[in-house]
Amino acid sequence: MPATTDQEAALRIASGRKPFVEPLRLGERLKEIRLANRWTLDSVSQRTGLARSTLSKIENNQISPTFTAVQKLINGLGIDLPQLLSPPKTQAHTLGRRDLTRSGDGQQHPTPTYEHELLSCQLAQKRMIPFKTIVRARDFREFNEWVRHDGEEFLIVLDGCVLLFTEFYEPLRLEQGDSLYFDSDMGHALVSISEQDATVLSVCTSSEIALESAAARSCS
Amino acid sequence: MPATTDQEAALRIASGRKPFVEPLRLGERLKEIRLANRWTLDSVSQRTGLARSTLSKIENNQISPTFTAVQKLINGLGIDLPQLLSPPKTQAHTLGRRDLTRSGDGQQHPTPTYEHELLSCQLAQKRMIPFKTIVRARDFREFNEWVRHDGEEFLIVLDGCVLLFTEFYEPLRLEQGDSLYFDSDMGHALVSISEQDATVLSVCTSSEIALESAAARSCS
DNA sequence: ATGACAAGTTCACTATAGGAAACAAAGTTT
DNA sequence: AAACTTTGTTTCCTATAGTGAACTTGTCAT
Repeated sequence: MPATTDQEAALRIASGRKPFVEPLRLGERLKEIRLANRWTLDSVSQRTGLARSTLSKIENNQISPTFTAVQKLINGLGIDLPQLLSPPKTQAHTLGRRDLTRSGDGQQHPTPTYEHELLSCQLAQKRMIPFKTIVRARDFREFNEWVRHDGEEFLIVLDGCVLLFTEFYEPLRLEQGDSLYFDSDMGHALVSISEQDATVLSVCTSSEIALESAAARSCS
Repeated sequence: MPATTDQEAALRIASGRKPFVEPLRLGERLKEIRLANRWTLDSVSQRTGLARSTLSKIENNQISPTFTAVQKLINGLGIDLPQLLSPPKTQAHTLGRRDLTRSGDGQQHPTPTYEHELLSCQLAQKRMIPFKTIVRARDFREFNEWVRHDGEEFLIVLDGCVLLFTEFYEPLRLEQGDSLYFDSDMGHALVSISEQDATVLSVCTSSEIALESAAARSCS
């Protein structure tokens, strides 16, 4: 069905437009993802709210889904659009790296209010920086400066209860198991509101700056 | 039609509530691009082959374009999809995103042997994919296939005790608090060796098939 | 003002995407 | 092997996306 007409092509040529990108084979890719997960059309239907028949037709390129349908797909399946559009992948078998950090064996960076423990620091060239932070119990009035660094950050409370401040939003009260994903160039700060220290696990994207700002205040 | 305001969106994000979709504001973004280039609806119509009226309705969120229409836009205007989907840049750069997931409120993806809970899945375009996995107690002889996906993975045991197999190395016994960073295109697999289920938090670098492969091996 | 033009919106209609149910094919159970 | 289940396809209908034409609005020229 999705066949670009000669008229369109003529228009494009006449207007000096650049050659068009190859039509994205949405159907094949969707089917690939579905099969890789051992999902049935029915289960995908339940997850996405789209009818089984609709999914079948999309997979077989019999219809072109509306954008809302695409949204339902990416939301329901928990995938990304780039992922949905990327062509089938061939696996490259390289010798992988791995870096074990036993509990408590990370690199310690104590500061007055935080206690950072850098994890997996044997490995250079990582795309993520994981670290544990112990937030000492304190009066939250002490908080006076935003932490801010390039990239994105994921954070989950392992123990205790914290108040998480971020720019532009109200503070959040996070308890054990609660997690937050945010743009870390947005100012943020943690305060423990339990009587004891709280422990938080964070993972930042991207190298230096993340490490620098997150652990930085360590060295005085 | 469905015209959610920025304010509403901010409120929804701030409140952290929400079992459903973050609507991508395609219309605003398209209009923004068009105006930035001093294009008229007519010229865009010629470039893309879409009717002037159709473009108007898309810009005003009166219809949800089909995927073929989106492709015509991308091709005709010489832009790429991420560009089209990036939020209207009015405040987007100053206002950071954040996505709260309360404990247990992630997107559940149960399988026979694992129980995946996708965290922070309201946020598209992330560079990391965080998820919790409950590894059901079982005989590890059942493990017979590697999980393998592009990118890097960080993993920490929240509860219980697991045996982690990776290609090229010996298996590792990981207990609560132990963590591992590894190249995830290297085959890996988890087996619980505690009497109870074990809980593991993983963070994958984005893009590829993080969920797909992570959830894949479910059925043997 | 008023006509002329240009840019955008709305209308009326056609094409097609989405959904319910019937169908087909293959696997299970009895 | 017949009855049933499960998974994917096809059919038919309705909801809606896409189109050309009519309509509206704004700007400019005279």
